[in-house]
Order: sequence, then C-alpha cells, then structure tokens
Amino acid sequence: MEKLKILVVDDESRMRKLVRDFLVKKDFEVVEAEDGEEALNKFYEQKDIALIILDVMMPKINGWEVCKEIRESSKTPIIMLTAKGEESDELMGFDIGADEYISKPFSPKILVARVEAILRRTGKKEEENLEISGITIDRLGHQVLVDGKELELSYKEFELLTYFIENKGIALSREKILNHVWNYDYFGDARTIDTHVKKLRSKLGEKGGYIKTIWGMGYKFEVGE
Amino acid sequence: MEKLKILVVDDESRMRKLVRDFLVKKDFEVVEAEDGEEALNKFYEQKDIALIILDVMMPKINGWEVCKEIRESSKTPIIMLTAKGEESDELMGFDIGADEYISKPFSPKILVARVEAILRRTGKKEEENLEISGITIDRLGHQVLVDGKELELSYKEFELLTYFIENKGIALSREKILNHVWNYDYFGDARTIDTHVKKLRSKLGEKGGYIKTIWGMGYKFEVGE
DNA sequence: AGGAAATTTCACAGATTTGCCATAATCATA
DNA sequence: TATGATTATGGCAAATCTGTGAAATTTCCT
Repeated sequence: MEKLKILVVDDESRMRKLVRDFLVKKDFEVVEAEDGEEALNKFYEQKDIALIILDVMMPKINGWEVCKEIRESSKTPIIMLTAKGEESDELMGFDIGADEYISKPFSPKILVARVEAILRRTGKKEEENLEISGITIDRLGHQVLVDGKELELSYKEFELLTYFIENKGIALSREKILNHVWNYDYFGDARTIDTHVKKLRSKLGEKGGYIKTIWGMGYKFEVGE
Repeated sequence: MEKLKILVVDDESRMRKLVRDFLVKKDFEVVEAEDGEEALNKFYEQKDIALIILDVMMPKINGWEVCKEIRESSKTPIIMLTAKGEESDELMGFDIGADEYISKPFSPKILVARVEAILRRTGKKEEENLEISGITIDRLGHQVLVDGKELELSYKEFELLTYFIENKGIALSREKILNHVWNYDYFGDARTIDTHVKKLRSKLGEKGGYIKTIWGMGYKFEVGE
C-alpha cells in the first residue's frame, strides 16, 4: 500500500525532524518545507500531499497566509501549530479553514494521533488495495485473495468485508454498518448483518475469527489477541 | 446529527436574544436562562448541554458562582462574559475553570467563532484514547487495556469506566451517572450502579481502588491518595 | 417465465449481561 | 460505642443479545 504523504512546514529544522521521526515511525512519508514559500511550492509540485502540518510563525509567508492560499484551491487537511494558546491565533486558525489547531509545546504522540484521526475522517484511499494478515482486498477487481488464493464472495459480502477491514480495530455498531454498507434508505432488519457475518466468517475459515463480536454493540475486525 | 445545545445565561434579554440569533444561525440549539439560579436548574435538567455562555454580572447568583458550582461536577465548556477587560476578572475566570473569557462589548461573530473552536477542540475526544496510570481506553475499538493487556468488559462496564475516566477527579452523583451512562428512559434503581462498580473494581484488580466511593453522594475516579 | 444465487427474515437455543435482593460490612454521628 | 444510614458483595432470575439453520423474498440471468 502507498504511504500517505504529509507536508511538514516549520522554520526550525529541529522541530521538523522531531515531527518527521514520529510520522515516519507511523509509516507516513514526510515532505519538509522550511518556510511558507517553499511550502506552497512543494504543495503544488507534489500532487498527492494528504495532509499539511503548518507552523504559524515563519519568515516570508506565515502560516496563516499559507493556509489561506491553499484553501483557495484545495481541501487538503491542515493542522496549524502555534506558540502558546494565543486566542486570536486560534480564532483565525479556524476561520481560514484549518482543520486542527495544536499549540506548542505539544506531545508528538498527540500530533500523530490527530493526524491519524483526520486522515481517518477524510479517508482518501478509494482505489488502493487493502491488505491485512493474508487477506488482500482488490477494490478495483472487486475480489478478495486469502493467502494468495481467490475467495469467492457475493457483492454484499465483499462490501461488508471491505468495510470491516477499512475500519479495522474500530468497533462498528450495526447501525453504522447498515449505513455504510447498505444504502442509507435501507430500513430492514439489522440482524441481517449477523447472517452476512456468519457467511463471511465461515468463508474466511480460520481467519473468520478476526471478525470479533462486541456484545451489545456490534462487530470489529481485529487481527490477533 | 443532533444539534448541539448551548446554554446562554445573561440577565439582559436583549443580550440573550442577540447571542441566540447568531448561534441559531450557526445551527446550534439555544437554551436561555436569565439568572444564575435558573442557569443551574436548566443545566441540571437538560442532560446534554454542550457549552455554557455565562455572563458574570447577574442578580442572585453571579457568574463566578455558577461556574464554580458547575465545575464541581462537570467539565462542560464555559465561556464567561464580563464587562470591561478587568484583569482580575479574567484571572478568576480561568482559575475557577472557565474555558474562555470574552469581555463586553464583543462582536457576536467572535463569540460564535470561539464557541465553534471550543466545541471543536473538546468534541474531538470521540476519537482519541484516554490513558491514565496504566489504563488505556480505546474508544474506537471499544476496549480497555490495562498495562497493555486487554481487559474484557461488558458494554455497560466499558461505558461506565469511560465515563469515570473522562471525568476523573470529579465526584459523580449516582443520578448523574445514571443520566450519562444509562439511557434517558431508564427508571430503575440507582443501586444498580453499585453493582457495576463492584464488577469494575473487581475486574480492574489493584487498579480497582481508583474508583473511590464518595459517601452519601456517589463515586469518583481518582488515581493515588 | 424458470431457475439459481443472493438477500432477508424469522425463530429458537444458547450465551451473556443486567438489574435487584438479601446480607454483611462500613461509615457518620450522637 | 451504639445506631441509623449507606455501601459492598455474592447470588439469581429476567432481560437482552448473538449464532444458526431454514424458509421466504428478491434479484439476476437465460
């Protein structure tokens, strides 16, 4: 699977390195820029920046300007970093369309968590294959390979499994599943899901156990444990 | 999605109306109160106030008192409105746990921006993990790790523990717990909470002691002491 | 239209959870 | 320390939820 590219903009190289290290550890690809101008250039050069982490205080063009400029033509998520919780800054941050606001000093852990949360929310992996512990989902081909061998699934089964794997580790209520895998105007019985889960589990064989039941709530796809 | 409820407290009806109009335009639901007493009542009646806008100067109970009282049992964001930018006021506002401080006169636009910023900031929590002294709550995964190991909890147990930890350090009455963790239409015995606390404590092992009993009142999650 | 495959619905058995009670243990206070 | 009030606990029955197999429907092809 392609790594997601994140543009990190800060004039302090120490800060960029810090952030980069954490992001790389989480398997993102990092592009750096040390001022607003370079940031804009890199952003336009690379067409596939998935998210931007933007320091406010920078020489030449400051963070607000960069944010505004990018918002003219793109909805790429932006996280703003500002020194201390200056209120006016915060206000401006949201007004001009930043998605998040984190004040320095921050824990890299938090930053990474936010990044992941945002990317999850905006989820832009439409066309890529998903793979997890021997199960490969080929979206374009609409087929699933288990340990390299094709697994025959019906349409709904495929959609359901894909949804599970897209959201691995996340507990999904039946209602949520219904809304995503079925049409929004489906008013049938939520227990239908159970039946599909049953078939999925059985077709997945030993890997069927990855679809865990969360009693009183729904299901969750999770490997291990 | 449900509209978020905002409680607007000010003795001047003109001011309330002004604020309300702006908030309603931004698709919030507004509840009004014209003095501190009414504010507290409304706050406790409605279980789902998302944010409070609180004027300081008010008859009966003033804004500071209201803020303090609410903070005894809740972390609901509070924005204080005070006449003039008196520093002492501002300081006090933050000391007693207000989240923001806006001095009159202010532009409603600013107020709305702050409201949105705060809700954004605090609302994020849905997606983030909570961690405290070895107990990690993975909300998305609907599971709890104790010192890295998964702890099996039932649905209610999970909800209850999450609620405790979200409000760590705050004494929670049984009624309040009931209102948050149980459905609004539950009219059973408040003693049921005791039973769940019992199970939680037992499952948490030595960490079970963090759930403290507040005699005659309810419970509180607190590490140490 | 006929038939096969895919989806849903249904009902029941088996699990798990939840709420409540009785009793023991604690606490606050006179 | 005695007493009334409040909380802790173990146990139980009722309520709730899930897994399944099978039947009922719908969809899709030919």
